Amino acid sequence: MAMIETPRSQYGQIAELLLRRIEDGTYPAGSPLPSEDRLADELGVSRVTVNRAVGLLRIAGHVKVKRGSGTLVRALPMIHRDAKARYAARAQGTGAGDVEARFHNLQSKTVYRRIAETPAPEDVAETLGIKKDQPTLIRSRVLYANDEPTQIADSYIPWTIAEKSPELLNENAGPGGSYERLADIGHGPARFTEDVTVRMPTDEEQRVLELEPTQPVFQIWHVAYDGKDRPVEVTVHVMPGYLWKLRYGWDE
Amino acid sequence: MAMIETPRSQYGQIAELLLRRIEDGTYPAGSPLPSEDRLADELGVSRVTVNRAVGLLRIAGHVKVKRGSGTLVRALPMIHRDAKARYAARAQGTGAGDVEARFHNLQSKTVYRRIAETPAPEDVAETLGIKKDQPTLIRSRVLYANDEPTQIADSYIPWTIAEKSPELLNENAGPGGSYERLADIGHGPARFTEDVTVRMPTDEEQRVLELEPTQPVFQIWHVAYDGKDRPVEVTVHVMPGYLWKLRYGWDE
DNA sequence: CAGTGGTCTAGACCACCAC
DNA sequence: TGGTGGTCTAGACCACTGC
Repeated sequence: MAMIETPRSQYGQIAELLLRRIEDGTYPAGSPLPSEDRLADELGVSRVTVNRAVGLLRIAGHVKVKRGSGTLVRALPMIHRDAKARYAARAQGTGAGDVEARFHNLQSKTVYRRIAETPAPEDVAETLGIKKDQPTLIRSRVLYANDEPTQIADSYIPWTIAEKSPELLNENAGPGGSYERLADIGHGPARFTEDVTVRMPTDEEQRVLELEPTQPVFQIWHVAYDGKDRPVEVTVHVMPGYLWKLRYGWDE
Repeated sequence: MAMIETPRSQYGQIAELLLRRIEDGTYPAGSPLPSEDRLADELGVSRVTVNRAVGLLRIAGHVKVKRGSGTLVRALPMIHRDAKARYAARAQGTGAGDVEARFHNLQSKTVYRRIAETPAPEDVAETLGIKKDQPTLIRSRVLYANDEPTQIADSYIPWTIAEKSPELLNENAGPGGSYERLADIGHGPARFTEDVTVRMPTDEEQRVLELEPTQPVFQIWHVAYDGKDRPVEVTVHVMPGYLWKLRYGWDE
């Protein structure tokens, strides 16, 4: 990371200094950084410059600001998500998305925000091969690890399919989860695709995921196809970029 | 994106305003934004505030600053990368990584930076199951589309394998590319994994990819295993986040 | 040389938090 | 109420570009 010694900006160098101190334990995980005023004094620069340096650390997810209180060093470790393995585990009855959390010995929590019939947004409709605003079942939830939000997951199922399995309207869709319910009614997923992008969070995502306008998020556009290759479910995952490592694998 | 009407920061609102103007064609792709001084005048704010607003657009990749000259609206469209398809195409003789570029009618270019024997970095060594600093063949290249850098790709092959196929030392490794050469010597790739992360670019990546310190990059840690499930190649792809959509798919 | 963005400062006011 | 970070300003100096 460190280079020969370009005439770097002060805020860039200060960010590096603070990062070194985080990594060598001067500022341990979970502890607060010194206040920006104090750092400005110590380093002989204005607070604006310190603020900008801290901004770099925030973008990268190294620290998290508690408004009015202070700036804390990130506590959560990076979470691994193995696309294939997680759905395999799910098929064996493991609950939704706490596969990853358990692996890391984190306490997992899922909060459902909304389970209801809703008109399909345009992009979802296109993926599902139905018309915009045709009815779908939405299952929208937020996942937490150690009480910190780790992802938003919004699933959409065409209503003509979903209505055949009333259990899909429950938070707990029963043994094996919603994919097993789809299997019950002859639409068990046989093939998946995921499109991964990075982007800046929307205002809502900033609020829910406790992110800042400058912190990039992963978006995973997950599509499940049944045995006749008909798209039967779309799930949009939005997750803080610094928090996740996504694993994919294939043969041949 | 837009919400009820939170008391948003000025720079945030200005960023939204500028983005609207980009999207509605007021500032077309490839054209310059008005200077920050002019915008500050027009909007009745200080230049620092405009600078900060433009900073948000830069992070998201909507504009690109030409130092000393001006700020341009991004011209390149998003590039799709289908992990499975690209290696399939490669096996049929298509050159390295211009699969995606061709799809988008972009002019593609590959510049090799280094093809040489080199000691394995620690993380590469760990993946390849060899010891740190044991010799590997590195093939390091930068890919461009329409003369803009789109990715850095550094491939490592254990030297004990690579030395059996001298063509791997050529920029053009022959028909079918380097994977065919590995097949020639009994190490044809049979299985792949990719680990995807987002992070901030290093100084070198900023320079090569013409990025700014705040623009996130995708890192793809690509590993090829031969028929005996021995790791025979690691490729690290680093690419501007705003530029790519990564597609993965699997059955069952 | 003039125009552009990059950075820095000192000072200010605000919203939010904990006490 | 005092401490924290969020934001804004006016003014300044710099490096780089293109003429």
